[in-house]
Amino acid sequence: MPIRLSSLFLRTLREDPAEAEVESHKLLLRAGYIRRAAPGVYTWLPLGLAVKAKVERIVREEMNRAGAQEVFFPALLPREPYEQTGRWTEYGDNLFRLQDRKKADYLLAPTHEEMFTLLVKDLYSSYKDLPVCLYQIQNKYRDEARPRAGLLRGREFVMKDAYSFDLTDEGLEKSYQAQRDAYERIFTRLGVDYVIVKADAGAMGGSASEEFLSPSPIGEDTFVRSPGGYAANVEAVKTVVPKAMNSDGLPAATVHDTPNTNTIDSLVDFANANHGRGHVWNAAHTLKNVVLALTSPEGKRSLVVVGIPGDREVDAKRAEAAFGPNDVEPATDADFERHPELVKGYIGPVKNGNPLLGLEGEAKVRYLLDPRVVDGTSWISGANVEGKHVFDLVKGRDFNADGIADIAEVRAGDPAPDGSGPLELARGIEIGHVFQLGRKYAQALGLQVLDENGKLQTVTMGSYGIGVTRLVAVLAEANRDDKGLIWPESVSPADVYIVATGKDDSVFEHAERLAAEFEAKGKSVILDDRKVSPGIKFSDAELIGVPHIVICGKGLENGEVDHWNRRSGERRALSLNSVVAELA
RNA sequence: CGGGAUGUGGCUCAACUUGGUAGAGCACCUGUUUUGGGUACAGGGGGUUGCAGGUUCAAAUCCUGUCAUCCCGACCA
Repeated sequence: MPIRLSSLFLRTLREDPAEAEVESHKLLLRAGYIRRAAPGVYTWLPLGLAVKAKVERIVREEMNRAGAQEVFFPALLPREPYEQTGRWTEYGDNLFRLQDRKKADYLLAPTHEEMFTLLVKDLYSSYKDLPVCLYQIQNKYRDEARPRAGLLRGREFVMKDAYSFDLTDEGLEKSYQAQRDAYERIFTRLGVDYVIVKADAGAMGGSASEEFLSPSPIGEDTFVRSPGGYAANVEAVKTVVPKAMNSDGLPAATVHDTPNTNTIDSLVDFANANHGRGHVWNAAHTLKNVVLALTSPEGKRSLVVVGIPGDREVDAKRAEAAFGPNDVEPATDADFERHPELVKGYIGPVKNGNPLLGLEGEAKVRYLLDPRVVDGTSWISGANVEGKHVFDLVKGRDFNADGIADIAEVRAGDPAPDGSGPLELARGIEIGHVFQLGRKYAQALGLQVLDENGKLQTVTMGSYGIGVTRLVAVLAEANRDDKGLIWPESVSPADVYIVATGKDDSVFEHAERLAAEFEAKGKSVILDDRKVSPGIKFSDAELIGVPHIVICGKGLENGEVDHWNRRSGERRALSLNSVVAELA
């Protein structure tokens, strides 16, 4: 049966709803695909549900093809398994928690690692059972501090989550590759533009980790790519380390008075005004020492100083990734009070020729350096005295550090780590994530199987996610014009959209007959059989965005209908007899 | 959690500065009209102005409190 607009539960809106900011969000609301039920929580209307179902079907087909098996978990889960993995507390405010009538704690699943792990543990106990890969396509719940852009970042959302279980690392590698391949097929079939970037495995404690990002100016993730094909999340970019240089013949380190130079800009200005050397000093000649406070998961606070070239800032995300699982924040006034030897604005590695920073130094504070600060490089840095800086301070000759911290910002033009050219920065929306979880959850929940030798082995896991509802938003964002949506054929709510226009009943009869013929060929049809003016019908057709529109009206006199390509805008007359064959 | 903005029929907004008892467009209902680009006309239904308190003869409007939503940031498998 065709979907008839005369009876479809649909009301298109002429104006943009005030609640929406992002184009895809506005259009999905205006075209009657979704309605907001609560912040970050959406109701799916018939058209939206049709698109969501198309996306899910493609994901399901490719998961099955990759040998994964579908299961379905409750969304409402007891506290205990999450207690065992520590996530009842780790998840913090992002977890929707509730209690039953007996005051027992429950949660709405933000993800299902624990349940997958326990399910396999429940039923399997031999290496012969492995490998196995299970998946789900379900609603997830996260109490996001700030839901964004409609479906893009909701508090209730649909994810496909898959988990692989293997005995060996090689097995995991194979399972990972199978999922990664499936992801490429899925996104290709959906017609989504994507890049695969190296990601920081970070908090989840895994090893290999890659994200699938769909490039978009409204994306929340920043990634880099090079002309030679390198791509990575900014958190994962490794700075190219320059060759160490010979310090022979470099001038000796000298302390100079540099009054009122507690910022890099003022220091550079002062150096150029008072210590000209036939070249212009700039921020890159200075070594900025940033004091950070780390807070461990147990709540222990410690300071670390990071020396980076003065023309760069610390990237908070890279710092979090580098120092995880610690929390990172700039040192506070209270921190400085506890370390009077750190003179704000004039911090440097040495004081009076002796180490100040570093575990061996006077301040006994861990000191880490940006990878660019290699032996033989010469710097202007603080002298640890108000109003004084050291010039010609040479790494390796005059100072050293406890290690490296690669947390400075990545900039457009920086070289790619693999030598494939200068990096460019871009924004993307994370639509998929694959990574090798390893044994963390299996360990925490005791998932072990017997190997050939009858010995217990902890299983190793992979985790693979796709944001299904987010994909609907990504597809809408990427496929639209100023008139409305333009769905790719793979996810369109219908294959053909028939507009019947004319006052004579015969046009509606012809349209109905056409619809039946299309459906007989396996094509789904939306039929605009409303008794409204043609302008309304055309605007709604554009708004709703089915890629193939058939106009059944005036041309009937000559036995013709028009095929209107929504994407190209092109219209061409086709004979009534050939249109079905042409489009089917 | 920090900063900003906004709450008025289903939707988009006006009236608030300068208090006088709520209005337009869209949507909806009825009739006529129109039928390849949101047709025209006439009539109609629908709002305790987020909530609570206060000031006042009188509050959408002024004051206090509160709740909610949106945006930026922080946060974020």
